[in-house]
Amino acid sequence: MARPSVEAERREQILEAACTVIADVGLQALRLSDIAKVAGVSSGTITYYFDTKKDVVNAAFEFNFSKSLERRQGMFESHSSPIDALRGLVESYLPADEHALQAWRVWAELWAEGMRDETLQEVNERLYGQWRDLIAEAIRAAQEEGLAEPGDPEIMSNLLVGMIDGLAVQVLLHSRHMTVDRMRETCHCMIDELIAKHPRPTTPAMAGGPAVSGLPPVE
Amino acid sequence: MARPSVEAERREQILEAACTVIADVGLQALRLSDIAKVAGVSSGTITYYFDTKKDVVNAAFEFNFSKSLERRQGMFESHSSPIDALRGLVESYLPADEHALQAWRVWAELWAEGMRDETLQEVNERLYGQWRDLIAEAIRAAQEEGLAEPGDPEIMSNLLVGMIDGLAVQVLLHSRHMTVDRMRETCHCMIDELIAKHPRPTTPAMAGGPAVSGLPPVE
Amino acid sequence: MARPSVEAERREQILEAACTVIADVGLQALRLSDIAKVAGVSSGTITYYFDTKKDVVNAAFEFNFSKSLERRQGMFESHSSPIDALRGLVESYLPADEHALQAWRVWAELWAEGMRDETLQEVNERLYGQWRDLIAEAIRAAQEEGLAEPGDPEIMSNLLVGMIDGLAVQVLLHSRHMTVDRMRETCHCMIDELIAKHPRPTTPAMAGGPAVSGLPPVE
Amino acid sequence: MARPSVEAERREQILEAACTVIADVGLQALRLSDIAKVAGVSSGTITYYFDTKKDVVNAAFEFNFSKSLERRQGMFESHSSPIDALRGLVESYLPADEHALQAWRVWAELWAEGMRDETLQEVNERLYGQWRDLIAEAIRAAQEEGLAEPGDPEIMSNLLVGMIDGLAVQVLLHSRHMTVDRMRETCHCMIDELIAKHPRPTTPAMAGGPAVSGLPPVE
DNA sequence: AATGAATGAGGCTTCATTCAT
DNA sequence: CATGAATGAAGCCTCATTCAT
Repeated sequence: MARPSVEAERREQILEAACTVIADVGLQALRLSDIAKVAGVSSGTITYYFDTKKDVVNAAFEFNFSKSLERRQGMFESHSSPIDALRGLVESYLPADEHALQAWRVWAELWAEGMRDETLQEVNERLYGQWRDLIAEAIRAAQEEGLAEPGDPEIMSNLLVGMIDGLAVQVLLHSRHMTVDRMRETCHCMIDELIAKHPRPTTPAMAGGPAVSGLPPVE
Repeated sequence: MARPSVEAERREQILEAACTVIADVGLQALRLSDIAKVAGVSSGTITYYFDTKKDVVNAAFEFNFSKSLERRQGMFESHSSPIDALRGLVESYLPADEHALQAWRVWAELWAEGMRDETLQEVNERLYGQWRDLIAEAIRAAQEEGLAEPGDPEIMSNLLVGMIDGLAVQVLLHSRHMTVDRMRETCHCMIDELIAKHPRPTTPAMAGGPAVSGLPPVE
Repeated sequence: MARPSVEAERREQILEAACTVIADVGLQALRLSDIAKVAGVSSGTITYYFDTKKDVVNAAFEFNFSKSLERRQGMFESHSSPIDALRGLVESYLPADEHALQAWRVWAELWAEGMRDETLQEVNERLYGQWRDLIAEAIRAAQEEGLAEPGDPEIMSNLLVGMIDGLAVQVLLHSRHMTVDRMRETCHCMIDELIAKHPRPTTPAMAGGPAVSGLPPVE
Repeated sequence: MARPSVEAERREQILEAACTVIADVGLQALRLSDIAKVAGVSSGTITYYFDTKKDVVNAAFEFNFSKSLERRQGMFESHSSPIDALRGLVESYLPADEHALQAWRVWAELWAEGMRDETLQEVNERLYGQWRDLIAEAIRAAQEEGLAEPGDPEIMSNLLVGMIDGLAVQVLLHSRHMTVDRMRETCHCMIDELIAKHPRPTTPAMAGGPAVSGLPPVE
């Protein structure tokens, strides 16, 4: 009496729990028994579905990011302009709500662990690449509609995505200097300055500028 | 006649070793006995100078970053123009040589650990703030000499430093997309586009652009 | 079909071993690995059933004394007179055979440890109280049959039990002055003098005395 | 420039500290460094005066008890009657003030440790014997003045001293049943009943009794 | 005579993994 | 399929002891 989907379902249940626990206590303090508890299964079940702890962790990393990407896929259609879609993408990635926070925490753990783990490097290369491409695609679409400055969309994407990652780290560390609100505005600022089409100034005095400005002061 | 500063010396010796080991095997796999071996002392000596493993690790994080900052302090004078100084700062922070790589790896470990450790968050806030200020200072100096675009130096600093961190993570993960060379050029690109003064174009066709461009293709 | 009471059985097995080892080498030198060896389980099994070493030790103390008491429960019925029952109780408590010796040694360790441990003080209060009550009950029964002198049975019990403990300590320390035989006779002497009904002397000259006497010389 | 007494003085200083710490934290948790701190010397000094920890402990036990005995020596003269002297001895041994409590605690630690240590058994045999003899001597003196019942003073001493030890243990364990006040009265009760001369009753009805009675109820 | 920096053996505890049921 | 009892390797930490000064 094989219920073929039981296995897949169980796996997902375990990986979901793994992500929760990783986000919660970190890879350092992660115990399989914690995952078991959160997943509502016995510790033996974990190793029934995954050979080693490392396997669980790696699968959880993959699971975490592919789920994040999935959520982004339909995002394009729901925006009127490609620039708005870009801003929407960025907004959805901010470590603002619990959902995004957990995903970010897991991702940050992957970064630390991935420095010495080729498998995780592969995961990063593959899934992170998709995320970067998503951004690049949005930029390219905007350029095609004449809403974005010219320039290599891939480079622009690197600039933006790199910055998002760096700022997110500071938010995750509860930096008083870099709150999530400040991060949001900083991201929009970069889109304004580097990506979105600059309205041509009419008076020479304003030509080329005024550049970066206008964020509210910290705190 | 007391041995004058055996203690301070020994502490530094241990912390140096700790950074080496953290960069090498990660916080996860860090064993005090490894640090002891690298430091050339007994394992007991470690806990003679630091109460717990956590204390060693926290002190090592602090040590790692304050040493990095120290190395940057004299960097201003050695450059002819503030923009060059800025580029020099960025260059010195690239995860290019073994020295910088180790510092980056340790720093990345702090990020992961710091998400749940207030003490490390303090370290980040304090030392990372100094690094951001260093960059902001360089930008301000360039603005005063008319070499940089106007705009809030702090925001500009956040844009640049954030991006550096984000790109560095990818380099540390051996991303095929983001090598250290690509990172360098991406950083210079951002300085060109956002910070350094744009030579005013003579022909309207070129006005405001051409923006991001010119990096060699990946791989 | 769950293994029915593996847990209870295993616990008892471990506590039995713990008592043996405590009696053998003392609390001071007690190692969990020794208990494991005697119990025939792995060291991990110990901490699987008991969170900490302290938990094992406390449970062992409780186990040791409640088992001792259990053995005494049926003792009443097997004696013709309450005074004989009392003497039987005392006899069974002498540190004479290996069984009683082990129980005494464990108990003596509890005394030392209990001076600073409230949990053990509770154990002592509860179980030691039962033992004292057992004696008081025997005295009361004897009084009711007119075989014992009048007087508060609880005080009499304190006198007797206190003395038993004090003398036992000397026996446990292998005092040449206080052997187990001497202890036995000293206990009977106290029962004779203070508890058992004194046959009324016929001649006034002997009235009330001669009291304590008649033990063989030491050694 | 030898100050010959420095050594003796230092030793005593260390032993005094050792007794304090043993009484305070127990033999189990005793660290030489604690003794050093209390004695106001370096940890090295301890092992300069004593080869091993065991040596310190054994010497401390001896020191503890011989000092207790010393304090008792002059006690005989200060009492008008030998029975009062006996009661005075008992009173001075009650674990009532801080001084006596510390001595008792150390002594109780010796009991636990002494079960497996011949050296400590010797200390017990020798010093405990002196204490028992002191009591026996007081009883003998009382008998000679016709104030005590006849009977072997040594046995009487065993009865009394044994009971004191047993009751003291309960007091040290903070038994709610056996407080120091209750212990005092129980001791006097035993002296009344077994040792002090009973006033001959005038009426036959009272002959031989009333025995043990009259203590206030517990708590 | 005294110090205290340094050692390293040893034990408790954690926890991934195994496996009988 | 799933369990959870049992294992045992491994590491942090404690602390008596040593020894250069």
